[in-house]
Amino acid sequence: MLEMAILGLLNEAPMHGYELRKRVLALLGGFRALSYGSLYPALKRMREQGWICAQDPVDTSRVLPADAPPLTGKRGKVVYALTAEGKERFQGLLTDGGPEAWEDERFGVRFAFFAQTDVDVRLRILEGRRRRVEERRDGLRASLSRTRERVDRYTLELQQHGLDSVDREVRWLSELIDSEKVDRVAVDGNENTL
Amino acid sequence: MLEMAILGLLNEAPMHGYELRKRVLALLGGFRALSYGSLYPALKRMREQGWICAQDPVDTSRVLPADAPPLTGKRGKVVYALTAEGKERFQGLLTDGGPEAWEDERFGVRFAFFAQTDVDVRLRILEGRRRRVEERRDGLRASLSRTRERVDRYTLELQQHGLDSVDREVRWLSELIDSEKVDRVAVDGNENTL
DNA sequence: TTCGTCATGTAATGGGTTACATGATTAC
DNA sequence: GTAATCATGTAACCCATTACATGACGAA
Repeated sequence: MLEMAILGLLNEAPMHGYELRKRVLALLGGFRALSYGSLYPALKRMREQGWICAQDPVDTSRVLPADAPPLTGKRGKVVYALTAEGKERFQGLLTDGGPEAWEDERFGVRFAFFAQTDVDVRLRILEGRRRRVEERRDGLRASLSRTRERVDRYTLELQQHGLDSVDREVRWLSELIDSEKVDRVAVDGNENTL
Repeated sequence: MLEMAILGLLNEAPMHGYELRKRVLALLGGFRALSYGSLYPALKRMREQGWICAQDPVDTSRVLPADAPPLTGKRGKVVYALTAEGKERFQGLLTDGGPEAWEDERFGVRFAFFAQTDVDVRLRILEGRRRRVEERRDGLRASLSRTRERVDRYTLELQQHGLDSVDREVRWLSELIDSEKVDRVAVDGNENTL
């Protein structure tokens, strides 16, 4: 999750860690916090993998080697940028509409980069997501009709609110899917018009 | 989170691990999965702490000591029950309306046991939760009005949907708070009627 | 000059998941 | 008899958080 967010943001423009953190937070709508304790180690890992490189804060024309020492003493902004491998990796993630793409943790990030994603992949992910949320809705509905009358007000209230939330999400996804389909027909004319 | 859920469910009735897992899942509306890899170690920890005890599956009149061997070979259902300390611990958690009670991870569980929670504690938690969600809403609103027009359709769509969700949650909480206040006035008459 | 925020990182720790290993019971 | 589901656990791992340590820069 973090990985794709970082790759995607650095794909737009190089930037330093502190700013990256703020952008990631904004990207996901400020839902979850992102601590430096997970950001910097992630950047380090990705540098070791060769996906990103770090600009030397002293001599800005130089790139820091992946195994560079932690820069004790005088430190400055370290600007990170995607390498060719990093760009490739990001493109790969963009094309991958596999099952995990529509799970809770991933979906938000995948969606955030939909503008750079292919229509068919977008549709696969949206439909997969909808199925996922519908499953949850059906489970919740079943449990609600089973337990109603037998449980206290608060349990009922919590389950009802949960059900309303997933219902809303299903409707939202359905609208997005419909509008994607309209767009797709408008673009490639005939095939898969079902 | 897990700890309170387990204590609360065992407070209703003794049960074995497998059933406990299903109940925890139902309790939180099936939102998150709960694997045995986190349930059983949690039960083990709680047994060591003295909050719960495990019934010997062979001689059901006996209680397994906390440091009992893992029962290789023939295994049967292990029924867990709260000890006196466990009941005390649960009561303590019920009374604690501290700041973490209204954070995302805890709120669901706290709410699930509201029927056993004091009105004043309920109100504290609900109001804390509302403040928390309002903060998020305001951050989201600010970010939305800042970026609108400058971002793509999908980013906008995601942020708008997020905003709608938190708006709905604030309204839900407000309704609950109002109805709690009505109840409280009905019960203790005058003080804090503001 | 001191406070707030910008800025970079590490170490310890925690809490969870997946994958694995094992066996009992029930329904077909 | 065999498949599904009930049932109990461990071990390896992953990813994130908290707390810590350090320092630069601009504004009051």
